[in-house]
Amino acid sequence: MHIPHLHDWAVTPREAIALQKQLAGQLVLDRPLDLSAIRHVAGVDVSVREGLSRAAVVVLSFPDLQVVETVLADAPTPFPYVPGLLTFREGPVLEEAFARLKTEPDALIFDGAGCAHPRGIGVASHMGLWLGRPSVGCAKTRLTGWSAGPGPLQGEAAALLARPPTSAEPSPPCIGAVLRTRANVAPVYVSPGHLIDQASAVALVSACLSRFRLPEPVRAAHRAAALTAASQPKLSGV
DNA sequence: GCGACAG
DNA sequence: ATCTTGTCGC
Repeated sequence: MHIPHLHDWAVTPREAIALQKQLAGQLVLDRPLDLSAIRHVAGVDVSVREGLSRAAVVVLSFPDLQVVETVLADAPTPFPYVPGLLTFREGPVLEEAFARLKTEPDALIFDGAGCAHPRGIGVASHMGLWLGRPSVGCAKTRLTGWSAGPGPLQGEAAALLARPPTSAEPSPPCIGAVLRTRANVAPVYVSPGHLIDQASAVALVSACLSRFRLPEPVRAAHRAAALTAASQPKLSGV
């Protein structure tokens, strides 16, 4: 798919933070997404091993969730892991993977945060901006925010607030949802990335669940990105 | 100063 | 994320 160059990835941590503050203002987080119009959903993930990053974007048909396209991209890991700056570690290789994608997914689900981020722009939001497509963040653990925790039943959800409630601020801004994708199993942290609102983000992730904790698109991407001995790229080709 | 901290 | 054996449960 075509990808406009929004900015340079090779920046210092302080420049990265300045970029995030600037880009956060461009996010559209109040737009409902009509799931009945969705034909393809992509799962996105990156694995890292010994300085090599492998990105995977797997497109599934929707709502039947069958894999229709898988693209991979390898590149040296350019940035250390710094909480809040994950996009600058995964962005370059993700951009390359998306450039190889032929199918135009109607929505993207990332293994990471959307707007539930210290500056409101996690990897799902940031890449959603680069790609100009509806995106959702589905993280396995919390980066920021507070929640009372969802009930134990499958499908239960609780609001993820920017900060814990206080007497001075009874209802802090809602930045996402903590969703119980399987009964009595650790919940996932869902937050809209770009061009989608929270309700639609939760609805999309919910519609992509099968019998596992993570939505199918993310599971497929996670497996595709896995850096195992058998999937190491050959160093010499002819 | 101390604790928290996506992948 | 990755390093790692066995083990509990459907």
